[in-house]
Amino acid sequence: MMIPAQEEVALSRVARRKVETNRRLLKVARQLFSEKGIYWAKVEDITELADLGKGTFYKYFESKEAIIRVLLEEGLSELAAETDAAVRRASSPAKILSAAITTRVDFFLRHPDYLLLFHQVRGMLQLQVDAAKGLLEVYDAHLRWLAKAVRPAVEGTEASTARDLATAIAAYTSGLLTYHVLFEGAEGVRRRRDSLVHAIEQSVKALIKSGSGRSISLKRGK
Amino acid sequence: MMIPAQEEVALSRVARRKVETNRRLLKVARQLFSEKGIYWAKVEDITELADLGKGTFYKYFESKEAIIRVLLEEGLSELAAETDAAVRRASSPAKILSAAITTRVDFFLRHPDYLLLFHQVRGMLQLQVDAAKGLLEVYDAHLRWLAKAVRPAVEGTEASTARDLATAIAAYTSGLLTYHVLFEGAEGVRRRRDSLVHAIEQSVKALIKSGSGRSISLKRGK
Amino acid sequence: MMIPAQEEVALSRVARRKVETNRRLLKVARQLFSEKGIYWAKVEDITELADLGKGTFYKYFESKEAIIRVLLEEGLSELAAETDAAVRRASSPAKILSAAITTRVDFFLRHPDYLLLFHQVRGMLQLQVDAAKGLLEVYDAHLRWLAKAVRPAVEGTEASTARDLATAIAAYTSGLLTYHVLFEGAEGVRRRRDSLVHAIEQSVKALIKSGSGRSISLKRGK
Amino acid sequence: MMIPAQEEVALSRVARRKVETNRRLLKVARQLFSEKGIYWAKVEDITELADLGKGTFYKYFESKEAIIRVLLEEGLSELAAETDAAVRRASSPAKILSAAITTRVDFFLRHPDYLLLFHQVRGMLQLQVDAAKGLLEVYDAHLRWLAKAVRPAVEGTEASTARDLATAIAAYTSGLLTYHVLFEGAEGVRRRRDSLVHAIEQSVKALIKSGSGRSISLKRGK
DNA sequence: TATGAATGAGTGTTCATTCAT
DNA sequence: AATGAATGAACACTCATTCAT
Repeated sequence: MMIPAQEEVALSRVARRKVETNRRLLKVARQLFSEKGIYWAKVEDITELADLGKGTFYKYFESKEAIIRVLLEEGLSELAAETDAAVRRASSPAKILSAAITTRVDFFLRHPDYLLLFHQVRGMLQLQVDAAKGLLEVYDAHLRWLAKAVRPAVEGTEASTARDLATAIAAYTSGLLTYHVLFEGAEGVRRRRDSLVHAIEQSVKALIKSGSGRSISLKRGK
Repeated sequence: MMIPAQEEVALSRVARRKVETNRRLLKVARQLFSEKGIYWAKVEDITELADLGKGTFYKYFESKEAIIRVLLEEGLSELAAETDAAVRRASSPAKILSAAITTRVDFFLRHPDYLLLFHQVRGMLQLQVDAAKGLLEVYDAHLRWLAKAVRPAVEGTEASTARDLATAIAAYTSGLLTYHVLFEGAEGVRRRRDSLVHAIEQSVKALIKSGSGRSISLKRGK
Repeated sequence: MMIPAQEEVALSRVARRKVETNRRLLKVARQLFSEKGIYWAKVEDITELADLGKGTFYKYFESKEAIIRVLLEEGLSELAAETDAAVRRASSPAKILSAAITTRVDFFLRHPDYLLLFHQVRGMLQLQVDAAKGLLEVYDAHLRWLAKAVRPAVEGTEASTARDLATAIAAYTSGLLTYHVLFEGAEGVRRRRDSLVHAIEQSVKALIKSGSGRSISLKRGK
Repeated sequence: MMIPAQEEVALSRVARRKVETNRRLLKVARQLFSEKGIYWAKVEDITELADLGKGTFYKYFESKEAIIRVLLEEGLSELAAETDAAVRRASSPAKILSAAITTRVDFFLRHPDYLLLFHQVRGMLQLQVDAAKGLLEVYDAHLRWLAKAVRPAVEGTEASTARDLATAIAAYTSGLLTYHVLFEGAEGVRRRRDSLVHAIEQSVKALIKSGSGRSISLKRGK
């Protein structure tokens, strides 16, 4: 992992400004995408809020679609990094699940904009639309990674089991949070954070137990 | 539930044609929204595929947004109707859950276009966009209804518990199916239907049990 | 050849309006392309001058490039038709050349806008630019046709000779008129019409004679 | 004609670099204008290919239009210089024509980029566009010079005759070469160089003869 | 009622030019 | 002098919607 402070110290003032501009565009785009959606947010809205000329956007991103892709990659990679750290700290297979779920919930409660962005991207991915090309692979890579990370929790089973488990974790978390944020607002959901984490954990664990006679078996923690 | 044949018999030929045109537009719109998404599908695509003049669309629906709303209402109400029938058939509180979940899964496997449409609408609902106005209430009403329908499964608890249960059923189903359809295709998911139904059931039931010490308690079936 | 009056009588009012709009767009585009050039003339300039909405343009032509192509085809085909008529009237091979040249000069003096449009298109055709695709073939077809039309004037020689002759006729006419219009204005050139026709005729005929020992030989008229 | 070596020796290193940069920009611009045309070639394409910063372009040329003007002037003056040298070498009035035509053809076969650039400029000159201002005078000066240079070939006639002759030489050469390059490629035309030179010579000389009874009369060489 | 020609505000994107470094 | 980040006016093209027929 990079140490930004040091890295940037090595850059010239101009280079630092470029990095800063890049960041500002991404930040503003994330905000606007979550306020108006990837479709209704215009490139000009982004540059205006970022206090930049419209042309500047295209110096940093090839197209509107490109910035969505970068945000998706950044978001998923940040989520993966946090999950990775938490999973490493887990002392038993069972705790791995808790760690992954908790991290995921907390990530989305901290970044409801990503919750919505990912939701919209998942919607787009199912369309026969150019914009979807390539993004599917990005998302799939994330799930493959998550499957690998939670593999110890279902040790001894086939790889496909871990993938199903990863899918369930992702689906339940995104699904439940989206519904609750929708009807209760982000703040309301934040207050119920513990109960939601608990609920998802139970649901996912039930999945493993139930699968024992089938394809998923839980490796009991100590 | 209505009996179309009888109803239409009572209508004049002109009126029957109108109903038929209305239906064709809705059907075609559903198809195109799920192929290209509500944004990328143009009104003209719809009328063209429906073999109608472009102006005709606006004789039946005030706007593109309006047809989305009608589709949402129709879809949710069909889903509710099927769920209602299944739940009525359930002989015990526990079976109510199974019935609701199974119906939901089967509904979306039969109508993957609704799965995607609802997904897109949920995304839109979070936006500060005119198009979202009003739709939230439609969706909320459906969940309120579902909460009421599954209430017997958590009898004795507060209303909010049933609502949480309904939310979980809806969220888990939509979430899991969306992810699986995304990466495995609708056909692949259809083949795994049983295992997905089972998984969601387990997940939802675990939720109730876990909640017993908290807020959700399962009314055991006989 | 069609008889517009009759043909249009058969069309509905709406259809007649469409034909009329199509014509107006072509006419206005021709004018503007010759005033500002194919690059500096904007689509909006065209629709504005045609007193139409901007979108209307795209109902009639796929793109700006498309209308250029249509104008090129129309212009070349009109030129070919006039040349054809004149050549048919020619009573001897030698007169064929005169007829072709005279028609060409008169065509461009009557339509200086085509003189410029064709000039611009020839310039574009040499570029490695998408817009050039396809247009080359249109132009080439015209020259092939012209070669065939003047073939009798160089009877007995190879086909390539006729093609060279056609090229010379086209090149000398366009070249000379363009230079003269440039420095003397269209009106000035119109006044010298006879001398220019005569000059080009002499030049082209000299070409044939000179080629006699080589590849071009003139078929003497009576 | 300047003697670069000597001239540059007198310059400081910095000044020499400036001259070199200036030349590189002109060379690259010529190449790109002939590949993509003066409109489609971007300033950034030029500086990039010249391996310079974009801003540098504007240190050397006021605008994109300005570099076109410089290229036109340079090209025409180089062409004039070569023609001048050849014409001086001509031992008779008749040979002056041959010299002028041969030089012109060879110049364009050596520099097909100038053939295209001049063609595009001639097109632009007819437009009511700011970019055309001033360029017309540059082109006109060249033709006035050419008229003077070929004057001996039509000695005794009015000045306007020489101008018409100059126009014909320029028009026939550019016209014919453009058409042939267009359909046969620069390489193909180069192979037919002799026959094209011969053809243009005959055409131009026929012009003089024919004009004798009118306005152009050929001063016979020995 | 049904139509589809017409519309024009709005979109993503481009590019010549500027200017702080 | 050289740079290249920033700019914003312009442009080609789109599409939901209207309305005369």
